Amino acid sequence: MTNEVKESFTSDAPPAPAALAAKVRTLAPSMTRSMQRVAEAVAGDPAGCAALTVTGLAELTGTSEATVVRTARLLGYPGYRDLRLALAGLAAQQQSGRAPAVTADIAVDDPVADVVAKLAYDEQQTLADTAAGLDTVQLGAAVTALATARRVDIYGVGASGLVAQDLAQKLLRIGLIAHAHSDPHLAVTNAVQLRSGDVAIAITHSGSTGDVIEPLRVAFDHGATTVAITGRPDGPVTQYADHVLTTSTARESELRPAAMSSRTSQLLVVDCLFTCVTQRTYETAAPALAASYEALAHRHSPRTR
Amino acid sequence: MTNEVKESFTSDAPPAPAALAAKVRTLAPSMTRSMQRVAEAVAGDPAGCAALTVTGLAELTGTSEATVVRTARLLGYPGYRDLRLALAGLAAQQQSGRAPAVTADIAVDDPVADVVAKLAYDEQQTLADTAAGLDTVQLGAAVTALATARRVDIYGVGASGLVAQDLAQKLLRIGLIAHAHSDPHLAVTNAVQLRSGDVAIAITHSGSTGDVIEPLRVAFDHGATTVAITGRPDGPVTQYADHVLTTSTARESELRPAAMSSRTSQLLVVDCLFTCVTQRTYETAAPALAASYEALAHRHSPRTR
DNA sequence: CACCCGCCCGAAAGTATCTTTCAGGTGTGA
DNA sequence: TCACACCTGAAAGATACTTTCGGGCGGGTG
Repeated sequence: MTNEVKESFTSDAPPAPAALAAKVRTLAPSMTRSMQRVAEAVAGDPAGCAALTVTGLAELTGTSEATVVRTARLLGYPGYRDLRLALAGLAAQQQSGRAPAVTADIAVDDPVADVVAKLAYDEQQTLADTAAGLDTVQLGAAVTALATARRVDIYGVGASGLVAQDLAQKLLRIGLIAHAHSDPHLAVTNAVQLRSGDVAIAITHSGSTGDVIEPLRVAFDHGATTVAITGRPDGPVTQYADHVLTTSTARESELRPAAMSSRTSQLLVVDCLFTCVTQRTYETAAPALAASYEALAHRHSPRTR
Repeated sequence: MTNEVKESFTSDAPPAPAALAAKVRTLAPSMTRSMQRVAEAVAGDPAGCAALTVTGLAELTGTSEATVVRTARLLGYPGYRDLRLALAGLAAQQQSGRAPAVTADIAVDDPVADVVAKLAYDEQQTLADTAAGLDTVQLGAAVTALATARRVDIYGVGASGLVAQDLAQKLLRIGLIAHAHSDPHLAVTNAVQLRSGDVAIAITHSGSTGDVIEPLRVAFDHGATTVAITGRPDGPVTQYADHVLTTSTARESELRPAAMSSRTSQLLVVDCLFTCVTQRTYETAAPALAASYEALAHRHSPRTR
């Protein structure tokens, strides 16, 4: 997928974009010795030269400022200043060009910067996968149930427990009665209270976490609308789920536990649920959101700057 | 060859590469009106601005040269000259890169599928911004502190509280003694126990959440190594932080609360911390991870009915 | 071989651009 | 209302870039 610019490099074109190395080679024969040294340095290390001032580059190449400027002119720029800008652009381009190392697995001896890049890339990938795999019909159905729910109970343990709490926090903000349960016993005890018109949501990556399935089953048996957010749409949990929202499952490794990407995926689903419910109940949700925002403002110290 | 005195006027921030748009958003709140105008112009049209001189950009934004230089400084560059170079690089990058893929804000009447796509895209963007803006030196320092920590306390309230818990859960899994505090009183009471060799981490998007700053201050005063994960690197919280990890700030709107993207950003930072610490303490972390994984396996019901 | 001519080359003067200083103005809190 | 802090731009000051100009090197010629 290369899209090349059609700047002719032979004629007196406006500032050249990235075909600089080629231009240097083309024009080299018509250059004097000193100018060739400058051109060579520029073509060899664009990034390094971009950091240098005229004087710096002159010293580096053992020439004078005048020669540097002359070279810049010959290459088609109005002066050194513009050559330098082009150089910076070129450097940035070939900098971003080499980044395929990202796809590799995270190694024990990866430098910090690589870890950051790889993790970010992975989570981006997870998001894309999740969005692509999310069934909007199921999502819409879940949203409808939530929008009219009398009460919402959310079950999740471990890492999924945090996602459950996140969803509960959000739903509370728009005026819904939502509660997240991490304690399996309490969850079941509460599930008994649910009835038709209520919503129960189970969040489990494996789809087979008994502590989460059990309360969902109880809620299901009591007539509540049940939703499962899971990475295993064929897992046991879906038996008791009216609507199933599938999260993506990324490859994992020792330094990249499954909990990481499953959490990312679950959160996206949760955000989608929340946003859609907010849309659906906008009349009541908007003021509630504004109010909660306002209430929080006072918890921040006024000294901002 | 060049002997330049290194003026470290703030602390971190070597010239930023391409995380400029993100940086502008992050620092916008701490900018004055005029500087915001300049920053906006720069972020909006990097290529155009790269072609302008100080005077030109000052005229374009209706400000003065001094303000332009001040803005460049705030963005982390030694002066306008360097900002301009970075701008040229950025322009070249997004020229060769893909289309800007502008995303409209989420509307009240967007269909479900659109909401999913927009949210996914937004969170991906947030991840990219965060990764680009993350100071790997600060991150490395924080990792070093964590890897040798006797004890780790993590403070966070509200949405950030969940992130704090996530980090605590993860660190516990690799054998560290970590605890997340959501209760400000208990947090302070515990912070008193910290001393040199311990690590305290405060997570707050606004950077000015008193409930989180206070325990960090106490920990700081008692000699613990302190880390702040915040979207406002100039906020009050950083006063008591030995290391600051900056999360990105995405634009927000009514249907896209700040809590959403800040959480995504914070989680990436947390994942980076965790992964790097795991690397650093691989000898002890790997068996611990394996053990916790093993322990959880029994909580799943492989036998489906 | 010596001389002349052209042209490359760098030092230094000249100019544009960037940076700093400083005083006026504006909004904010008491 | 006043005082204060802080933003803001004009102008001076510093730096980086460009131009000029004369020396010097090489090649061709007598």
